[in-house]
Amino acid sequence: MTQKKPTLVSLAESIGVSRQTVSNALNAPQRVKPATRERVLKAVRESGYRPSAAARQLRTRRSMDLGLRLTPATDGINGAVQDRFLHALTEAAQDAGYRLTLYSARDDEEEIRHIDELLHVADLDGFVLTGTHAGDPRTAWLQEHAVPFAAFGRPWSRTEDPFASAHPWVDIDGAAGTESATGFLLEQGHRRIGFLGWRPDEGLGDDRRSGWQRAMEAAGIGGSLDELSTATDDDVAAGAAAVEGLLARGVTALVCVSDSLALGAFAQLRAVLPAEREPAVVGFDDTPVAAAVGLSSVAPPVADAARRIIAVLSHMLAGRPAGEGPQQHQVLKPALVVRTPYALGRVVPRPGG
Amino acid sequence: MTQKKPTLVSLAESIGVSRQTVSNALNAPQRVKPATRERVLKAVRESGYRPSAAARQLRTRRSMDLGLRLTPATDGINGAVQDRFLHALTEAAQDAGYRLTLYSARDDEEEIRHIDELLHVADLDGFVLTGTHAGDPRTAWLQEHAVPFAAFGRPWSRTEDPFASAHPWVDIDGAAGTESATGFLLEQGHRRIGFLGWRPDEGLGDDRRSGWQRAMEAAGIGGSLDELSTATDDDVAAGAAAVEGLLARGVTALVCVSDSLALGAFAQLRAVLPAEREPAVVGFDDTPVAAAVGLSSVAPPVADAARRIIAVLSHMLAGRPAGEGPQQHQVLKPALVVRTPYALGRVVPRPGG
DNA sequence: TTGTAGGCGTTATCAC
DNA sequence: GTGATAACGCCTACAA
Repeated sequence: MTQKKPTLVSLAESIGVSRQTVSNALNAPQRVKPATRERVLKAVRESGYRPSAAARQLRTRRSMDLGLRLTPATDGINGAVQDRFLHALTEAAQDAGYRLTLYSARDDEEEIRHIDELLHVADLDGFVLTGTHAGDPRTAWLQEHAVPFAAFGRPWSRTEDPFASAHPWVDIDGAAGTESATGFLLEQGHRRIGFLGWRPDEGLGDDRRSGWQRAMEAAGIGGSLDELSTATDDDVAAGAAAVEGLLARGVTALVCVSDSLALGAFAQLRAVLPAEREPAVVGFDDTPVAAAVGLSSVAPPVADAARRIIAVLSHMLAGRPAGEGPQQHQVLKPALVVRTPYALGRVVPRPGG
Repeated sequence: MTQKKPTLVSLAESIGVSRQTVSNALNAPQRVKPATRERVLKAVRESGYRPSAAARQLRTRRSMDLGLRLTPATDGINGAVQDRFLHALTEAAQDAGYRLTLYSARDDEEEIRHIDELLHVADLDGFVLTGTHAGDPRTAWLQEHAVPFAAFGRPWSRTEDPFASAHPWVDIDGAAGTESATGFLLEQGHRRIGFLGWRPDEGLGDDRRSGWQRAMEAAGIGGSLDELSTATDDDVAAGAAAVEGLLARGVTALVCVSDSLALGAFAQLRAVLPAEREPAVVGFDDTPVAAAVGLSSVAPPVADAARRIIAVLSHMLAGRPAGEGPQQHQVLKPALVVRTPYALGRVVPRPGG
């Protein structure tokens, strides 16, 4: 069926040219006479010849391979974001002619060791970083070693301007997301809209909180913001537990920093509120849980982000100047997905969600 | 900081031996005098030398790289299984000295094309197949081309014995899972326990159904099984919609083929049942949704499966006889995770789930 | 025990 | 426009 793999030499012999001409026909078509080029390309097609990546890599020092760390999804709910990202990234890389190699690491230091290893042994061309945070040792290391990379997530430094960062990154505009979520609740007539955030914060949660704050201030309700906002751990139970305090402070609707918290809060509200009052809660990340349960949520365009990351990275790897390709720093606007509550104790036959 | 990458030659020169000796010290230590070996290894450590995968691959025709298709997670809920599997697989492969390369494909044919491509250009050593089904063209193709692979999922053929299959596979014992789920409900005093399954079935759902059937028959309730069982699409809404009919037939508890269906059914039961009757529903796959909502579910040991798959595959790739390594065909028992319903309209402050 | 020679498949360089 | 020559870094013989 499929022949033994042909090589440049075997192919060249079979059509009576030198192996160089075959290589040229493939890599520098203009340097070879149209007639012979056709002859070569035809033979290439017919033989199903594919250049060996290893040999090419040995010669060119480029592996056409990118690295990505698979982070242990602590929370299965939010892990879904990584899943979607990974998918889009795989496809985008594939389309751009790159392969994607995975590695897993428990912390940043271990990741650095893996990157170092992969760089040495497999000659990876570049890396995609996720979950960047203030004082990230990985970006420092990569820059120091002149390793090409792009990050999903802006550099969350409090002192430096992320848009001045030396490395490209793509991020989601969390503030814009919560701002539109808050706006949506305002439109529905809510005034005392609370914010449920993360306790140990590293920038990302602050960003989301600021969108809520902005919307509230724009609506002239900026006075008592601290009163309307709480921070907790990121899980369902914590979300439920936070509800009581917020209700006591007159909160009638809630913008949450994550779907886990939103789900917890929603369930709890459902339990304590009178049946005719549908809880008004918006989550963040638009995870499958939100979809399953009928929870409104802010949907970050992760797939788009993945594609853009590959775009910047491959542009950089092609050796093109940073100035003329895709933007080095991109902030993507999320979309608000509005749903009618479902699967929470009320009969809603076959909703369209 | 880090020097320019040393090579066998540069290293050999620096300590005054031939490059061969270095190679031997590394690959065949017994062939080199302890004294020199030590000297070489010391130099290796100090220089941070790592053999180049490309060069080695070119010579040995082994890439130490495995391929895995990333399937588009149709249902975000069940996609979580793939996520966990991928994780464990990455780690296991890493530990076994293999790298993992991802590719994405929309269907089996496209996957075959990708495999073919990767085989030619990147010389992948083997593949991990997921989602096998009856008449799977991929297994046929791989066998025909003598490509090493292991599958997550048994060959779902109706005619042939999966345990006679020529390729190794690891699978979850779905029947055992639903059987224990049914047993659990029987212990709680339920008799008319329904089964909610998939409509277009390709073996996997049948397997799960058979466990329920077995348990019911063992309990002497085998008479009206058809009446107690339904099949639908795999989504939350379908699960909810199926409830009415089952209730009409006197069902008091439900074993479901997936968490999506279980969630839908649960919510619907919650709505129509009197408040003091907690719905008795068990799902399958133990997804984050089940955890978040407090739904009992059958938990497949995916991480374990991943490790075993790498074990068989690397055993095979090491050229060891199939007889003496890990079992070629393994069926893994899932565990039942029992939860108290949560997040569904009742106040359960801080449950331990 | 150690060293020498050759080649894996490709591309860069430089003659012709 | 085309083809010879020389690497890239490694490993597997075989010779010393």
